[in-house]
Amino acid sequence: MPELPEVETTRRGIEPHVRGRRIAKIIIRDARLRWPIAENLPRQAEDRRIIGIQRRAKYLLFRLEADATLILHLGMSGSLRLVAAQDPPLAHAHLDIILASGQALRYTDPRRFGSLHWCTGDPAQHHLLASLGPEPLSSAFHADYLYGLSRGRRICAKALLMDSRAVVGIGNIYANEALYRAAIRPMRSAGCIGRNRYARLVQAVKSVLAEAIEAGGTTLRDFTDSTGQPGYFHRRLEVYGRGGAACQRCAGIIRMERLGQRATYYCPGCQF
DNA sequence: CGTGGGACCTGCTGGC
DNA sequence: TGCCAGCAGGTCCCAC
Repeated sequence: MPELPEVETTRRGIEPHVRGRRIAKIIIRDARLRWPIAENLPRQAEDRRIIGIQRRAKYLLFRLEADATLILHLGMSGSLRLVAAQDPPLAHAHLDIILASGQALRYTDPRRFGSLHWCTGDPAQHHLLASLGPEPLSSAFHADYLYGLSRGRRICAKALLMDSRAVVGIGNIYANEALYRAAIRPMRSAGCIGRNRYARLVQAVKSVLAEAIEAGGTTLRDFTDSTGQPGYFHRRLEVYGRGGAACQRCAGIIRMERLGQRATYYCPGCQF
């Protein structure tokens, strides 16, 4: 479900309610996420104060006092909501982080592709985070970086954008949208795209993600922020989910093809 | 090494 | 109306 803008929307919604609060209790109703939640994780985290929440790629990092971090990934269908601790849990509410304030962060994830890890020391060294590429909205993600990385590569431009070692946070929706904005065909070989076009692509990635964060993310079926509100960026999607519809820029018809099992949308008229 | 495909899991949709 | 195949916002891991 969530790409970078949805994770960032969640982070921003939750942080003011969580920062400085103490974790009173962690309730695990179902530990069977992508990796089983460690049995002693609740005991390790309980009674620690939350210093703040950071985001790295699509991971939420709950920084705790005494140099510890809870690392949470929302997978495909995960969401995090602020609830009253006594609210009865609905289906798939696998996990509650109960705060001393009486509120709880409730993690719900039907497909169970998400994960929760305990980490001491520098979370950047954690095995899930250690080999991640730069943040797309940071200055480290720039035209020369992506251009250099792509030399000699045969993979599709879209696959490169979605490779977390190249750049993080870009999933299927925003990869499609950014390539459309940059007028690059998703299936074009990364190695035969010139520097100027990478400059345009980098700019497109940054603008799409920034606008999506501004809009509170994209709600296709069920994404909501931490208070249950949907995001509004789906209204501004130009190609994703629009197969057979008219391109807004030219007379072309948006086409859908599968690229590495993922639905890929592009305009054959203006992407080359 | 780079690349593509399968795997994990549940729920919803659309076609018959 | 009911059933079932196919598809879904992620990403790790394993062959080639």
